[in-house]
Amino acid sequence: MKIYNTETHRIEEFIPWEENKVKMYTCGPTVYSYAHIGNLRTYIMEDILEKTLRFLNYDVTRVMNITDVGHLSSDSDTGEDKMVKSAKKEHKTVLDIAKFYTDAFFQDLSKLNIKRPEIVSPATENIPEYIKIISKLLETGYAYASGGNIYFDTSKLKNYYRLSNHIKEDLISGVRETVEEDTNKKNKTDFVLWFTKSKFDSQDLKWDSPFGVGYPGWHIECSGISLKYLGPHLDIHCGGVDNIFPHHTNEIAQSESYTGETWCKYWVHGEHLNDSTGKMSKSKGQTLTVSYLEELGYNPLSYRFLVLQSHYRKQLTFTFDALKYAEIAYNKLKNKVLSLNENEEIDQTIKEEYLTSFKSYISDDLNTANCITLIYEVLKSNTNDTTKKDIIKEFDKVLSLNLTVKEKKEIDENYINDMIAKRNKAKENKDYALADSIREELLTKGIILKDTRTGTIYEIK
RNA sequence: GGGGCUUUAGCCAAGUGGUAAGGCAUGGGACUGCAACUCCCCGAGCACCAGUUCAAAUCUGGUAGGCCCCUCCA
Repeated sequence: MKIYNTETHRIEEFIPWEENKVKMYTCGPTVYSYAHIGNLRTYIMEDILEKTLRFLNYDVTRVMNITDVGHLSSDSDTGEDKMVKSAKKEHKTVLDIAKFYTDAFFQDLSKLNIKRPEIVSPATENIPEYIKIISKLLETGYAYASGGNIYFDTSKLKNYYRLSNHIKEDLISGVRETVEEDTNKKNKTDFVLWFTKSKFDSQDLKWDSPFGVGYPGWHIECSGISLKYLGPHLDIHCGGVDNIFPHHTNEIAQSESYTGETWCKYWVHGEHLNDSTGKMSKSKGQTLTVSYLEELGYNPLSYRFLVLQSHYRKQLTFTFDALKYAEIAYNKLKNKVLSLNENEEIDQTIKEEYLTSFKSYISDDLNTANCITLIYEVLKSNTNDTTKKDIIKEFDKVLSLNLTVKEKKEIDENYINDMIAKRNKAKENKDYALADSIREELLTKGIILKDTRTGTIYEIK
């Protein structure tokens, strides 16, 4: 398995800390509103990565957090908590908001065939862990108290910027004028581990701690949850590219200062989905959610197909044309696969050959585009239908496009067959107006008729 | 100002020195009462410039464009 590591800027052979075991941490959503399909692109990549590792027989433990506190709309203590802001806007409690959007998030994952990590932990349920880490960082001098908050002192680290290649001086010269400086910080890049002061009365999630009643900073959540569930050595940490700096940089700072050793070996970041104006944003125009795509009549898996045709480290511009084309291609592909016979003997030799190719493609930094091409090659190959279908079924364990899964029919078959018989009679009588009206009627119910050489068949939309 | 990613046909793309995979769309054809489905056929010389080389989309240097990060964001 080869994977691009953000820290070393190159594709590397994947070697976990412990043979055959993978500890994987993926940053979860901040549940203050619906996830848009751009957010979900990263979760699709992570899903593929996890499933690939399992396909290659690794024993994977994957953890994801749910950020339900502490994610501020700005990095200084003047920033308002996103959760609080959203709760206020919707006249609900913070926990209601968190629950609502967490559920919505998992529904979206499910619609996109994204496996839920076995451990999902909300930030608010791990407060003792943060307190433990922060206490030690204070003892060892990596953290300091100032203005009521606890900060991480980034000047204590020789290699603070190693993930992003940023240079301290350049960051300073690049400060934008609109950024409000937090005057309690010793260094510009220092960040809050624990807040005790909130300028917002509505900050109703607070916990007692040795540092005062307050709430954790955003970055500490991920370190805390990862260390708690996966221990001091992590193999893979994933997230979107926008998290490289400062979030992941800060996680490394906290975690390694706390444990005193190297923490995570591989950093894997997903590129953004853009719209025609650039980066997708939750605050800009119509939010493209999975439900919205469904309202427009699209199958969420068509979006997954679109994403898999591209590479996770490449920016992808979303357009409805692209989605439409992807849906057409996806439907055609799926229909081809579903029409394969299932009662022949599987040719194990051929199957092994294609599985080997598949593994080499997916192990090549998750080259899903080549994996999809391989499906077309299987379909065109010389072997029998059953073997083809079986091979594709194996591929789909990773790709999760439901290519071999027939949707349940909820429409009365007898009714459809009656209608088809009526229409065939009309056709015999050359009453094409009637024949067409029957076809139209069925179409309005989502039933598509196709006249093949062997007779009329139907398909349910 | 600094850092990172990126630029292959209308779109998604493969390709890591040896002469441009695949898919979708478009167009043409077969089939059809018509349509859909299905099947067949058709397209680029790789942003630009200059090098290295017998040979470059692939290596080197430069130019230009796009996007992201440095402020919360997948």
